[in-house]
Amino acid sequence: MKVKKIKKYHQIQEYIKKRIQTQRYPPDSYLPSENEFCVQFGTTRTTVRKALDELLKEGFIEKEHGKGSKVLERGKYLGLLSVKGFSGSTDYNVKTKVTEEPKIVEWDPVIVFPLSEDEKSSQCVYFQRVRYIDDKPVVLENNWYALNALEPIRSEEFVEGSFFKTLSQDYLIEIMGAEQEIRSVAATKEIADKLGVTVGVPILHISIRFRTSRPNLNLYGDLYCNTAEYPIRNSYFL
Amino acid sequence: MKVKKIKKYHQIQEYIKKRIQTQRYPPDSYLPSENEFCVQFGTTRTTVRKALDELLKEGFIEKEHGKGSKVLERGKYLGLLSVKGFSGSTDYNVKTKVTEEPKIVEWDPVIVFPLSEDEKSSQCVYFQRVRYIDDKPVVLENNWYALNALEPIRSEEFVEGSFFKTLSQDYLIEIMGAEQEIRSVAATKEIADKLGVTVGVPILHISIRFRTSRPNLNLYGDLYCNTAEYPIRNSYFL
DNA sequence: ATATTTAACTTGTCTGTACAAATATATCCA
DNA sequence: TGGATATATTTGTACAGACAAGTTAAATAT
Repeated sequence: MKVKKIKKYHQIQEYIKKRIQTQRYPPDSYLPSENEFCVQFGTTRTTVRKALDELLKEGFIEKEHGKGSKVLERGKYLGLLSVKGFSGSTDYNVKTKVTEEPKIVEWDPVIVFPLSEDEKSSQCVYFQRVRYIDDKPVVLENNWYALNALEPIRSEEFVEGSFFKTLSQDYLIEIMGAEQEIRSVAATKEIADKLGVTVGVPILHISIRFRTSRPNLNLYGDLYCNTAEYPIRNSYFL
Repeated sequence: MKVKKIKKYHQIQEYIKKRIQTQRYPPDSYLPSENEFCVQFGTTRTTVRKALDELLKEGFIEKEHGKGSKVLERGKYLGLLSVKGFSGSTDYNVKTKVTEEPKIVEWDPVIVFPLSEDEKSSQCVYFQRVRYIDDKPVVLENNWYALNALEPIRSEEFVEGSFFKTLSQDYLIEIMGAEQEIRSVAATKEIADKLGVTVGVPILHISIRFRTSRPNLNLYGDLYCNTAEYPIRNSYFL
């Protein structure tokens, strides 16, 4: 019989994370001080700091020497195509239009990643969005996930129009990682129409599988980006 | 008068890092145990563990419960286009050919990132490489860096043919982070020739600025990838 | 009223200790 | 010889306390 050892720092970590996700510690606010957490959980600073360290690595907070730990806007920023890159950009006027409402369909063979048995045996939820920058369509995004892992979510329920924010705040599901495949392709008729370009122009094609904190739930994405005017940018630090 | 406080854990961290870079702790070997480091540096496990934690975050080691800390192959793996993705790939037969030997030239205007005053006032070192997979050219790569920050390095001196490995092992320079810009473009005549494709096919164009541990040294890259057969893959975990 | 100093509070570094959990090795028994 | 068992080693978690260093706000002096 395997008994899962409960780690104190992990409990504290999850407690704080949940309160951030549910906005009880809202973005830009400061968490209670380390000493306050010590009293609250009846532990020492070593353990509280370990928990905060984990949240730091996960991108939920940042620390300011002498001031405190500040809650960051989103749970995390992702590698290449940060979700934030679209929904959270302030430089440009970004809008998102849902062009296909979430609906139950069969799996699409364009998904390049192998599906698990669990996923194959389930139907899937599909929806399509187009991202506009300054009222010009720039990204066409298809998304899928297994119906047996997560109910369909109506686009009107999206928190601030963002699917990922909805997952985090309403379902407490976090993105744990992702795999991507990137290609350069020529625009097909459908893509050309939706992005307002001519057939054949070079388009950036990105296939993504997001891993989530819910064990059975993967999110699959298929993105077509017109990079002529707005290249995809990202940066990372080690 | 500002006195820089020497942090013990940072000293230990740099000591171990240097020995990894110079192969005195070779890849796949195990570091001395935490207790041995305690004796060596006259400190406690808390401090030694802090140092190892930093090296873990930097990607130099991995820890194995009950066994020890193992030295990893490369200092770090990078975001999108890991350098490792080319030099360290085992699935395919990857070869690199230097098509333009490192030479001193003026800065090329194709670099999309703004240069610092220091860099602008200096000449720069340029070289070009082509990556082959199974004897087919797949990636054309241009590189630049400021001459006043780093001497020209002859391609024959590259450690295992890798420029980045040379930086790490011979110059103790590490990549600290990078910014990238990605576009989909049509192949020009020059690119088409070098990659053995026809003019106009979609090509992945990536501009990179690498930040290094040497304050004045940035490495600039301009890559053209034929993704028709080999898409760019990457994954990340949070 | 303004500038300076002080005090209180925060996070950062470090010491020292103890036990748990995972791994590897040696020992003993069948 | 083979398999279980004990033992030593190594990393993981946690406790308790001390002082350093950065920030903020109150108290003080000019």
